[in-house]
Amino acid sequence: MTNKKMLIIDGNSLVNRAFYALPPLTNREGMHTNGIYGFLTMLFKVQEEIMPDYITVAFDLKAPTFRHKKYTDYKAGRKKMPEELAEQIEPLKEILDALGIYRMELEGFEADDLIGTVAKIAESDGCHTYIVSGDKDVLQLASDKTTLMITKKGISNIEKYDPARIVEDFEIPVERMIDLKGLMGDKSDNIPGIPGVGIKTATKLVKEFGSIENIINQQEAISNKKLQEKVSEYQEQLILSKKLATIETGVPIELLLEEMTPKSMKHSKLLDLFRQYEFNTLLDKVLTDERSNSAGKEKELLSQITSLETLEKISKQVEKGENLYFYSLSNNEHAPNNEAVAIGFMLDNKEASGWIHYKDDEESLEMKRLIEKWLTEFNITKITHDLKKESSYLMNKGKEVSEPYFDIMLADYLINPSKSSYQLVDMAAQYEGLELEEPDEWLGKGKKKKQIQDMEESKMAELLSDTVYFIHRCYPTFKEKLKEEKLEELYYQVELPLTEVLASMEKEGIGADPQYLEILRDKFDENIRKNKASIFESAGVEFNINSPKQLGEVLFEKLKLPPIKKTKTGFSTNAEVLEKLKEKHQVIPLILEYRQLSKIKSTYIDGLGAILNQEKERIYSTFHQATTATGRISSSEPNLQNIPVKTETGRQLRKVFVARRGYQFIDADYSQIELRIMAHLSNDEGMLKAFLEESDIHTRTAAQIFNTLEEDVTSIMRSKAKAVNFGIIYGISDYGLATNLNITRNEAQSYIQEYFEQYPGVKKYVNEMIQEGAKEGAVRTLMNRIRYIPEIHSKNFNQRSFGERLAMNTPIQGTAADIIKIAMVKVYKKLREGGYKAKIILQVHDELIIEAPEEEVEEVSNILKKEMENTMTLKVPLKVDLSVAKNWYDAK
DNA sequence: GGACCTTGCAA
DNA sequence: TATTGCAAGGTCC
Repeated sequence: MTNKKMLIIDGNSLVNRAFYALPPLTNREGMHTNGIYGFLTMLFKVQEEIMPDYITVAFDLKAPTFRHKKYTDYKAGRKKMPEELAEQIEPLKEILDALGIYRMELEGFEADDLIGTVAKIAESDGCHTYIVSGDKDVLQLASDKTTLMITKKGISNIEKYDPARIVEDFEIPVERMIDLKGLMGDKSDNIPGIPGVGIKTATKLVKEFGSIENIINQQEAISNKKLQEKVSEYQEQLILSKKLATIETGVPIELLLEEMTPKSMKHSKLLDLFRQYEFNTLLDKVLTDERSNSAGKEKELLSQITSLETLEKISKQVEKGENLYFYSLSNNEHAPNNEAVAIGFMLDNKEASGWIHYKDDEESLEMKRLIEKWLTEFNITKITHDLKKESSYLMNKGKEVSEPYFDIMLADYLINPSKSSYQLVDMAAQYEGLELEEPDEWLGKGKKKKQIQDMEESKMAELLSDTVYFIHRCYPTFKEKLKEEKLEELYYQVELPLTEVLASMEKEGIGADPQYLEILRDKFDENIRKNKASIFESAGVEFNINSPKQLGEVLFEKLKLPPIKKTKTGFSTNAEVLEKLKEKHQVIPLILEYRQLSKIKSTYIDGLGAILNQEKERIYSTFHQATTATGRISSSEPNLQNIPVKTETGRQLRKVFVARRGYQFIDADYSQIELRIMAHLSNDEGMLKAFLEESDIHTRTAAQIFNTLEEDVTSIMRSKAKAVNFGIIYGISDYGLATNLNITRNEAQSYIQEYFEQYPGVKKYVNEMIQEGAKEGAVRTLMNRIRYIPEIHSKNFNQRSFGERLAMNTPIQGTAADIIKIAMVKVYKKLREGGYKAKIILQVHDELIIEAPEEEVEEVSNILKKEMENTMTLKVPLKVDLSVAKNWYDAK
């Protein structure tokens, strides 16, 4: 005998229950998800309560069952499952498979029969069985060893039934439940029973006579004459009804209980599915549960090293080692204050391994110095996740990680740049179905945010051990994949060395003038105040102008302006719409002005003000190297890559960014880098010629598509041509161009047609890239950076068109990213080797800003221009425009 | 307090 | 129904 527990779930019944109990939830694609969601909620709840050793979910199949053969009208007249529910069944099965839960379905039998059979087998094996269903029909299966769990109204209440409870509720023993149902019949299954006999009469009969067979045999003894007649009349039907109501417990299937042991879940699959259906809370739950489960198991823990003596012994091994896997916890502060708090490490043989908590004593300091020596002087390969973090705290002491090194985060990014996250948690989940805890996760967010210094040592040990072991396991795979995908040059020559450059940029920050920011703040406050008053007066009502909802009501209901466009939630009030209403009401220009002012005030003046370091009068941004699908870097907290420049009002902001005393900004930007790349990649004769002759490309294009001389091109023609050029880079459509230029689709269409006639090579390039993208499922940049485009095979026109635009845009945008990254690495090295004080402080996709002491400006300018222009040899020259100024505004 | 929406800034 | 990002304020749950 065993004490094992079996959990059997009636799939159809439960999903049905969930479907009707919950409001019609859908995901973004409009697929209904309430049945699945409710089902899973119940499943997890029950699983948690029962903690079963075996688990299975049984489903009905559409095919007719043995009951239909006995009685052709079985389940006749039953309503078809609504499409909103039907579409959820297959996805639910897929999720159960990913969860590692055994599924049963068998042609010719209903879920109930499978459940009965499994329950019997489990019972004879000594298991205690729990059956979950939304349907009381299964109550007949209750026994000493089988408990029924039936959902009661809604999905959160579950009632448990054992034989005693059944007697209590129904006044009859569990064995007679089938007789009760046989007598009453069942409308939904179309089981006839005896017409007019309901629960009361049926119960009375069963209590008095027992089984249906006995009732028939002793019908003369029934006191109520009418009832007696009915029993006599319907006796054949009664026997049939009982048979139909009886759950088969001997379905001919071979079942091994062992197969129903919960399997480990397929993480990446499950993540994908839960994200697709937008089950965010369930996702978190599954992940946390998994983590606490695995926490109970025995794990490989690194041992803590607390003495310098021990570390020195290990150090001798490390020095001779080949690969050092390591990961450190740092205090999570901005780059210039970044400091390591603990580190875990391991060599290939795992012998030399351990973790250290750096404390405030002298011995800890010594140990830290020794570890830093490993990272900055030893010739072993240093392998970690997020190398920039390591560079960052070492750089604060004037040190840098010595080659060779390896960053699994960047490797993962190059192998598939489209992922939404390269955090350890997600990598571990994807590659090993494993759950790690990430320091960031432990720290929490917002008010509850903890300090890494406050982490318990046991937590540090666990976290560092898991991470180091994981890094150790996946290094060989990543190394190999980079080679297979021909990404080695890009990885080792560009991305890896770039980490140091970005760390340095983060450490330097950029000078910002708090006083000037204050002046701007006052100016904008005053202007916004006046502007607001005018809006309220003009509109005749006070409201929250920031609320698109309220603004929509005022404009389109109160003032009865014509709504041009709708959004998902109401009227659209974006600039494009307001622009079209400008003449219709005096309030519109005021609102456009308000939008501009409040955008600058909230995002830039307040935003930058909040993040500006008052003591240092500098702003420290973070640069992300593994974020964009095209290879660009991004910037956050604050984003320094979207500081206004197009309007004079916004451009004022750039006066906030100032060089140190005695220093200047050298601002270098690539001229038309993307179009030059396009010329190179497409080999279009006319376009190559345009750049080789150094002509103004937009004017040249205007002359081409408007069929006129360059000197006759008006500024309107030029700006139209400019829009077409941009459109080409983004993957043009007549609709898109029409929207952008506010012209008709036909006009846009003719511009595009003319463009392609004038630049036939470009047309050819576009087609070739789409072909290649479709054939390979991916496209590459000049440096071989790859991006997969599954969208290109979509059956959905919009999705597929999107894929086609990516196929042609990514090589261009991505190659530009490659080029400036190479330039950054080269310039950084030149500046360091030349012993210059000048530092790269900012990159804005095609622009590099260096802060240089005045005496270095000339030399550094030359270096910068030369390195940037000679990064790569294309069929057209790369041209860089330079400008030197005391602040970013004047650097134009 | 988090997720999502709308809006708008940059290349 | 134009590419890549980040971030604000509002709204809903």
